[in-house]
Order: sequence, then structure tokens, then C-alpha cells
Amino acid sequence: MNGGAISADGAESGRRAQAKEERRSRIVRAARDLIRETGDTDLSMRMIAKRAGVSLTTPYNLFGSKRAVVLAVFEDERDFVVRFGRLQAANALDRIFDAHDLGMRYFIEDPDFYRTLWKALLNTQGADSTGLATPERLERSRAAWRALLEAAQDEGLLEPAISADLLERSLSSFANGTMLSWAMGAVSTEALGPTTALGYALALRGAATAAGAALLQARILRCQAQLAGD
Amino acid sequence: MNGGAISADGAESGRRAQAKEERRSRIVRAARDLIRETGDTDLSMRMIAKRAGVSLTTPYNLFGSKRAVVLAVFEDERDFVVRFGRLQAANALDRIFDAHDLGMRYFIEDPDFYRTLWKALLNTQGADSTGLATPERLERSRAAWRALLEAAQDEGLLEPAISADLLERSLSSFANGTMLSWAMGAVSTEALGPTTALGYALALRGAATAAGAALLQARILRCQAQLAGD
DNA sequence: CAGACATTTGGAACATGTTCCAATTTTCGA
DNA sequence: TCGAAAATTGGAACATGTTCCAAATGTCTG
Repeated sequence: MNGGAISADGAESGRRAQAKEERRSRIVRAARDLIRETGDTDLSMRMIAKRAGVSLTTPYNLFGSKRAVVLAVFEDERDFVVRFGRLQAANALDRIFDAHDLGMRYFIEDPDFYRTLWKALLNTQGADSTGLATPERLERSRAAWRALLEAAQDEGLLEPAISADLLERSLSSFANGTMLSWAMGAVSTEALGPTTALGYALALRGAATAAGAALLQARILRCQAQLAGD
Repeated sequence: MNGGAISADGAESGRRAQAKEERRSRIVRAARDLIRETGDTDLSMRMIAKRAGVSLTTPYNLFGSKRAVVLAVFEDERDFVVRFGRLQAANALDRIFDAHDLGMRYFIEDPDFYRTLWKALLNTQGADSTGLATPERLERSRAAWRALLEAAQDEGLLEPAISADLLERSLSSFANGTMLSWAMGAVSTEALGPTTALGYALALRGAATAAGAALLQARILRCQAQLAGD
């Protein structure tokens, strides 16, 4: 029944599975290129299929919906969590903002591309509506952030009485809200970085010890100054 | 050229304008009723038009797009800013959370309705993509929040060094992000209130004076306790 | 090698948002 | 009251996401 062996890392190696995998990535690449070249326009399933050299029904077999294809493009572009561990900053709070910078860089360096992606991901016509990331991806990312927050607690910069889990949720909600405004055009690309950083700093300072609060106060004022030049 | 006189409050009184106004509200009402009765299903322009007793093209003449119709439904339901001024709480911070409760109540009391509305508003297919509110509405609401924040500064609960305008933006982004998660199903309706309140409290505490921080700390722990029962 | 199986393929079909158009109705100004 | 202007109307049309189907293609198992 199960064609082909399954190797250690879960990748199937049968010829059938391999061909399927190749079709998958051809579709993802086609979608990515179309967005890169034409933005929103021509990002239709018929176009994607034509570009990928497959039939219109194939993306539906492999992904299920247009939204799922776009989500695959999104996650394909972001090897975010991988670089997450390599943050060098001295204290945990600075590492948090370095991580934030890391994440923001994608959007700032390629705004048109990611804006299109985001807008497409917001379309929740289908019943499933799997959020803005694959469950596994989401969990990995959340765990990484939680680790940073817990480190900050261990270093005595954040109050241990405030749940790192809930704090992570708050930061993530804040980021999503700002991205939403950005995708809709209410926040400019230049303001995106400082705006999210300010929100992070405020929320973190709300959970900070005296030592942490001092560090964050400086950052808040810096973000404010950046945003003042508008 | 301009048919009919224009009365003081901007409402036109000519027969033509009156008929148009009535068609407008018939369409909005039809859309509202359809959402109430069937949720997402059957919320098509053809259905709305049929229910409103107008032709399919009329909503496009009067509103421009389906999204604009839904936005009109949304704003029709929320006389939010009106009740905003009548908040009684002793200190400005409590008034902020009362206002927050006021706003949340809509969503919590009628989750299906508002979830559908939100999901429809997220669809930014058209080029215009006017955000989540009419510009005038948005500005009125922002001004009301700003006033509350400035009152808190005047009462010595929030630091005056932190811009009330930017703080308002942060709170609003946070609310939008949480609503987004809620609309997509990642946050339950029961958790919606405490989750947004927690985010507000954290961000406000990040901008608070010592006096304000103490008040907010208590609220943060209360929200946390509410969310722990999951 | 041959048959069983899994997938892809074309193609049609459906509902949808949106636009265009000519014909019609309704209102307004003189 | 009459003609001009401003809508609405009905209908068709288009592109889209999505689903369905029978036929074809390729792959695995015995």
C-alpha cells in the first residue's frame, strides 16, 4: 500500500513520491515568480498551473486551495527560525529586538512581494482558514520566542510572575496587527520597523523588572524619535 | 445641477436623494439580515440585491464593491463612539478598560455575526482596500482613544514623555491583531476579552508612571488568571 | 511481464465579484 | 406641463476559485 520507503527525516524516496515532490516545488516556484514579476495581477490558479507546467487540477490535489499554495510560498521564503538561534546580543532583551529585526528585514527589503503574500493569506474564503502559518511552523516559531522571553526572565529583566506564553501571544498579536495595517496600506514600509519595535518595547516594559524597564524606556524613546520624522 | 437642498446636517432632502438613501439602507439591512440568518453562506451580491429588492448593479452604483457594503453594515451596527463619552470610572485607566469592554461586548455577544463581518472585511481584492473603517469613523474613534490616554497622562498615570498618538496606534494594532486571530479561529470567543485586555494592560504599563504601573500590574494578573482556566 | 493502483490530465461546469451596455423609469428645472 | 438629466434596471459578459468526471499516464507489486 505505501509505495516507497520512508527515510529518517520523513522524506519519501519512491519514484512516485519524488515526482509529486517535484511538482509541488514547481508549483510553489511558479507562484513565487509570478508574484515577483507581476504582483497581484496574474496570480491566478490558471496562471500558476500554466507556469508550473501542470494542469489546473494538480495544485488542488497537492495543496487544496490557492491560499495553501501561497502559504507554501510564504514559508518557503522564510528560513527564519533557523537563524534565530544565532543571535549574539549581550542581554536577552536585545536579542529579542535582534530577532524582531531579523523578521522585519524580509518585509522591508521586499515589500511588494510580501504585501501581496499577506493580502492573499488574509483571504479566508475556504472553511479551513489555517491561520497565517502551518501549525508546525507556528509552534516552532512560538517556542523560539518563548525561549527568548524566558531567558529574559532568567536574567532578571522580565518579571517571572508574567507568563512567557501569554507574553509571546501578546507580542505576536501585536505584530500581526501591525502587519495587517501595513498590508492594507495604513502603515508605510519605512514606519513598519519602528512601529512594531515600539509595540514590542511597550508590551515588554509592561512585563519588565526595574532593570529591564530602564533598558526598554531608552528603546521606546528611540523608536518614538524615529517615528516622529513623518 | 445639484438637485434638492442640503440641510444643516448634510442630509439631502430632494426626492431623488431620499430615494437613493432609502435604497442604500435597504441594501445594508439586507446584507445584515443575510449574515444574521445564514452566516457566510448566501452572502453574495446577487442575494443581497434580491433581498433588498434592487438590481445587481445598484449596490455597485451606491457602494462600489461588496466589501464597501459589508463595511457599511459594520459601521451601522456600532454606535460605539457615541457611548464613549459616558464612561464613569474614577480614574482614566479604568475608563480605558471600560471603553475596551464596551467595544468587545459587540463581538462577544454576537460572535458569529461579527466574525463573518471581519472575515469579509479582510478580503482586499479590490485596489482601494480602505482599511477596516471609513476614514472619518476611524479618525473619530482614534480621537476618542487619544483623549482617554491624554487624560491618563494628566492624572499622572501615564508618562507624558510617551506620545499619546503613538500609544493609541499601538493599542489599536494590538486589538486588530487579536481580532485577526479571533476571526481566523486561533483565539476563542471566551478568550477574546481577557486577551485584548491583557495586551492593553501590558502596553499601557510600558508607558505608565509608578502610580499607573501598580494599577495595571493588578489588572495584568487578573487577566492572566482568567486566561489560565483553559 | 501483467495487472492493480495512484495520480495527473482535459474539460466542463458552477457560483461568484465585477463591469459594461442599451433601455427604461423617475425626478428636477424652466 | 415638457424636455433634460440622473438614476436604476435587466441582461450579458468576463475572470476567477473550486469541484467533478472519465480517460490517460505512469508506477509499484506479484
